Amino acid sequence: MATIGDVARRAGVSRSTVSYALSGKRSISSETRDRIHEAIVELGFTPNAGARALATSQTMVIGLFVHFFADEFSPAMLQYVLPISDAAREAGYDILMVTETDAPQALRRITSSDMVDGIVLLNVAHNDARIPVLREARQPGSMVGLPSHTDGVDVFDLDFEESARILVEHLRERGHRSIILITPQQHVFERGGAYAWRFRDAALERASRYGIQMFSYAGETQQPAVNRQLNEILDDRPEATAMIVHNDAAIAALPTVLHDRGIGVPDDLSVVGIFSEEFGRLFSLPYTAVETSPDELGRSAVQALVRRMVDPAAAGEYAVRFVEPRITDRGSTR
Amino acid sequence: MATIGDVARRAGVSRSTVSYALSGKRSISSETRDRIHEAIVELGFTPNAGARALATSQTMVIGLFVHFFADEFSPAMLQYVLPISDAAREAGYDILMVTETDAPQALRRITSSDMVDGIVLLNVAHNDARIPVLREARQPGSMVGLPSHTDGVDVFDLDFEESARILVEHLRERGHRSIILITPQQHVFERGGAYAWRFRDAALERASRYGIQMFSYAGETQQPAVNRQLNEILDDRPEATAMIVHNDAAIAALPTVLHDRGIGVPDDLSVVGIFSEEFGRLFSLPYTAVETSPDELGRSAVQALVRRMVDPAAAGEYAVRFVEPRITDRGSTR
DNA sequence: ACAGTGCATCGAATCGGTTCGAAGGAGACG
DNA sequence: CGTCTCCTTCGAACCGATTCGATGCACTGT
Repeated sequence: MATIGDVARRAGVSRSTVSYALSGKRSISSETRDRIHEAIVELGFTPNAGARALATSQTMVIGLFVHFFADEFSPAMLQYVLPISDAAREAGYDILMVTETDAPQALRRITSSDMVDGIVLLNVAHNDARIPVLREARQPGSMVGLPSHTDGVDVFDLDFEESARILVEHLRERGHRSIILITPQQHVFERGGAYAWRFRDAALERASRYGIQMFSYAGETQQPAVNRQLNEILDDRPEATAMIVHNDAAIAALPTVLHDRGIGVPDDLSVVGIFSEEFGRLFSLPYTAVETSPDELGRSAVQALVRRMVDPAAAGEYAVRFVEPRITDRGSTR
Repeated sequence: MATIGDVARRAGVSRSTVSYALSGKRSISSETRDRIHEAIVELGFTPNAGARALATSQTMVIGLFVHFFADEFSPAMLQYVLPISDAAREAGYDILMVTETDAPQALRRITSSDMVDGIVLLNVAHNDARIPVLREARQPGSMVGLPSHTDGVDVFDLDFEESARILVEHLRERGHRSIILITPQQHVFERGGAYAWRFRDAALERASRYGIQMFSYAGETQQPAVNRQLNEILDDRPEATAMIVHNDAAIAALPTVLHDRGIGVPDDLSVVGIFSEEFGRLFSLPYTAVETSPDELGRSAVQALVRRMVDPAAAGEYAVRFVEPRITDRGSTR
């Protein structure tokens, strides 16, 4: 493979001249620049990434850490990964995607060997074991999901409290006094997925403030348990006139279950949820819902990260930014 | 950050000694080895990836090229990505994931800058524009999906012809003489997704051999068009007693559509499909189907690639390997 | 004619590893 | 006792880029 030395020889200049012609960091006469570019084309020269990384201490790669839980409803994760990859590329970065189970160790390996210039953490838990490792790393980090301590990192997440309030309010306005709430599966609470309790607690608080009865259930996540559970819940609470679903697996299964029982929406039951537009389209969900905006969250995380990588010193205070929930009315309530 | 020089100084040896102690390529007395390891721990030393790549011409990174089509039913892709990532890690490699729209250019960028030791291409089309680029690259490549020319690369794919035959045969044995076939969306044919016509043509051939009527439709891919089309097809072909679905979006929507029309499976209609076990579970699909084995395909692709990367010269002939389709009977036919 | 300025280019050092050849010392052997 | 091996270890070269300081040269102003 052609090196910068080959190009230099071919163009009859020194290696440093080629480097400057490429980077534009010093002025080069137009004749030599042309000669150099010719040589580059003829030889098909591309700078070696490793050598460049060594010389500049920059890899132009972002490490993306994705946690896949076997028990989880997976299609949701991809919605974050794609926008992140796109945003990174727009800023000139490639994505090193890490899915290892032992994420803290993998994170240490990646950061301390200087394979990446920055880190994006997805699906961050309240007491996420990756965060202490990230804090000790040389590279800046950005994350989606709210951890307990947010100093030294940028955090992006949906405002789940406000989301819950919006949905409860939406049902209250329509006179509902008895509501079923389906939360994420128990496991999400246990491993510290803060969005789970942030949403649930805010919903319960709001309901009790208005004297609304709310029946909260941690949803199942794998079929056929999901369908069975939904049926049990509906048997349990015939008095409920509305349902709030904060659970991907449950809401994806809901149309079939309701249909089987002959329950019409919104005539017999009002249903609202919280999921992304894309997810809704994928599963043809006809429910009014708060938009989770994975696209915006992913892109924002990358943009914040890029800012810090470009300017490691300044770049302002670390911040937690909550994306404002927007409700999309699909007419599933009355 | 600590370098190998810092470790050497601390341990009172030369840099090369540290390197040999780490790699084990020359024998080192146990006392010095211990001293070196102590120094490494105390300083928290990790070799710099860029420097190592430069010296060894190995990055220990695999480039994974994933094509995401906006019009595609996305959850399927993730099923390939995860096993690939896992298999790579088991072999000591990390994954650089590229999702760029202009894949050939991105591929050239990645390979010619030596960012990776090898390439995995997903969702390969018949006349895939990435393949000529890959063939010129220094790095070996491995792919999932069957291209028109397979020399110089390793190819893994499901045996779609045999899959079609198995399913047609399954229905023929049960006496079906009039079958609806739903293929991938038109767009897949147009961009050269060979699996689409390989399956369809084999199914049609088999049907005509037995004098079975087969009505073939290219499926829609986005809701609500999917449901509408399924209804139209069922209206069109009341005489059909069975259905073969080779389309993720259609089969995911099918339970609801059939239910709405009061069509019972298998009493009123026999249904078979082709999808992975995981996909079926995700959408609670109660249909007998050929397993697409994304897990096996992804892992095999990585393993073949690793073999070539480890031993660039030998490693035997390039090969096309078709995974044998297995049918999972879920009782949706009679 | 001469110092001063700016442009274009070069050479050498550097980044942090790996690897080859050589060298020093201990032990085996004739 | 001299020579040969083996075991350890060292020093230097190298991988392929970037970047700093220096140099040569043309041009300006005095």
